Amino acid sequence: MWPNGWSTFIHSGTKQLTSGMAFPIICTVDVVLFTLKESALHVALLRREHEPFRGVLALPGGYIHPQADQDAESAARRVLQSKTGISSPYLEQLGSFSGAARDPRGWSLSVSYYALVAESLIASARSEASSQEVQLVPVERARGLPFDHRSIIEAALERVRSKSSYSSLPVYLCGDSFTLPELQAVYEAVLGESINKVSFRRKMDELDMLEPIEGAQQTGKAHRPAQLYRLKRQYRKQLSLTSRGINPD
Amino acid sequence: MWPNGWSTFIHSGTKQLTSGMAFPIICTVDVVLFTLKESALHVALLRREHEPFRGVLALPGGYIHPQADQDAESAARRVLQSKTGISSPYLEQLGSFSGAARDPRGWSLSVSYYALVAESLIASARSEASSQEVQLVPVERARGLPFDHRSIIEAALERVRSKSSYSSLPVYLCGDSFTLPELQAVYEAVLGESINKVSFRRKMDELDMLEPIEGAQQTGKAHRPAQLYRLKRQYRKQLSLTSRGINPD
DNA sequence: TGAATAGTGTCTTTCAGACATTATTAC
DNA sequence: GTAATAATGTCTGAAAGACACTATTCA
Repeated sequence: MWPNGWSTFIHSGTKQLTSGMAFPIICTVDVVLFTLKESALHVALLRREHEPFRGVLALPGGYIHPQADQDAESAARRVLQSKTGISSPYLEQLGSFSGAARDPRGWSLSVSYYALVAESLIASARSEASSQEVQLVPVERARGLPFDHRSIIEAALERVRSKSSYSSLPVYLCGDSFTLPELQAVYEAVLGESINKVSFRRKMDELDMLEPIEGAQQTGKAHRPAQLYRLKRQYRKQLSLTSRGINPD
Repeated sequence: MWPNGWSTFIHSGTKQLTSGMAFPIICTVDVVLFTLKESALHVALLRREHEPFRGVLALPGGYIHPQADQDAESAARRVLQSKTGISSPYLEQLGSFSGAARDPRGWSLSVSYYALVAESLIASARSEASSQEVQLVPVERARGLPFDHRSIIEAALERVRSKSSYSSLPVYLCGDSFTLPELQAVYEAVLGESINKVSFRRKMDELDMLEPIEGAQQTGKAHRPAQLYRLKRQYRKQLSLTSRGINPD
């Protein structure tokens, strides 16, 4: 099954550790950071500081550091923090992308994550971070990226859309407080479809994760003011799921 | 942020490849292979041939071989085939499990997959495979496993259950032909809930992925014989999704 | 014929979408 | 008052679950 001479290598557990050095696997993490800007989903990209593809826009990513990182998720948080200055309240593993072809340096494995943050969080992080500025690019325009970063973005997009249809995921794209019409617009932007207002409110009510902020209303508009809401405390770091989904209008 | 002397290591892209050899990441694949035996979900386990945990039951797994494997999924297929003799028609990435603590040999990363096969496929594979015999253990009794294999199984179980509620996933646990009552029993075993017969048949009809086998009926029982079905050709290697899920009775 | 399960028809309940109505603000 | 949108009440249609009834086999 294998070319001659490989069988020992392949079937020996202990030899792998030594032989492995001759054929190292490049282990990295990449983060697809989504935010909503002008009612459209954007991804955060950075110009690469090193070869390969130096100077090209790419997903924030970096090597896993076994000495420093407890696990891959810690590595993703560290990379995101150090390269963009952002600590995302929501970060979830998307999956791993691997193979001999995806990186010119050799066989590589990227454990990829996706994050959702409010645009305000990015703006404030930018000024603090010592590194270069984060580029926010509309998802559909994030093309021509190095490696398989476009595939990773597409997988993340699919996951976010699918998860948004039956969970509270999109609230992470909002700030601390928001009105129901605003939140509905966020869901619509993510799902790319309009949602029935009554159904949407029924779902939000059923999810039971929002609480009105007493006495706080969005004012200044030439119409009835909207009640401001926030996530209930117990959901600040956690998703809430609906049993039957949030459907298009 | 990092212990002294690490910063160069951490921020240098090119140095990683060389320094990496001193702190190699152990890259493996593991497969959670599910089958249905006596109306209960079972996982396939094997006694480990090498240290650590030699002789202990564990998930089929092994090192990624950059020279031989095109990507991690190929590695998973190779490992599954070589260790159990099984080529699963359905194999999907579950996620990656990583960290300094999960393997006594050091910082490790397991890209994990799950597979669903009919029990008959395992039986026939057993006789062909030159390796040791696969142990089928009821999922709830697969405990005391090495590494974080129990967590991997639980994640796989959750995925299979969730996916079964809105897709044709469980048909991979059936043989080539089956009756609708049999298929319903499979869904019920996976989901752990009874399903309304009429609704179930409506769903299967809506999925439009089964075709009756002309003139073939399950006979020999003291009651009306049941029509035998098989997957339509176009679905043999592919899942079918329902819009609204398969719900408990 | 009776027991057992397959397969189907149909009523009821539940839930999502449509639509209308009231509420509240700025101007 | 008027325009604009928030918020809510209610009707309708679609889909799921409950239940009953018919069909077909073996003993």
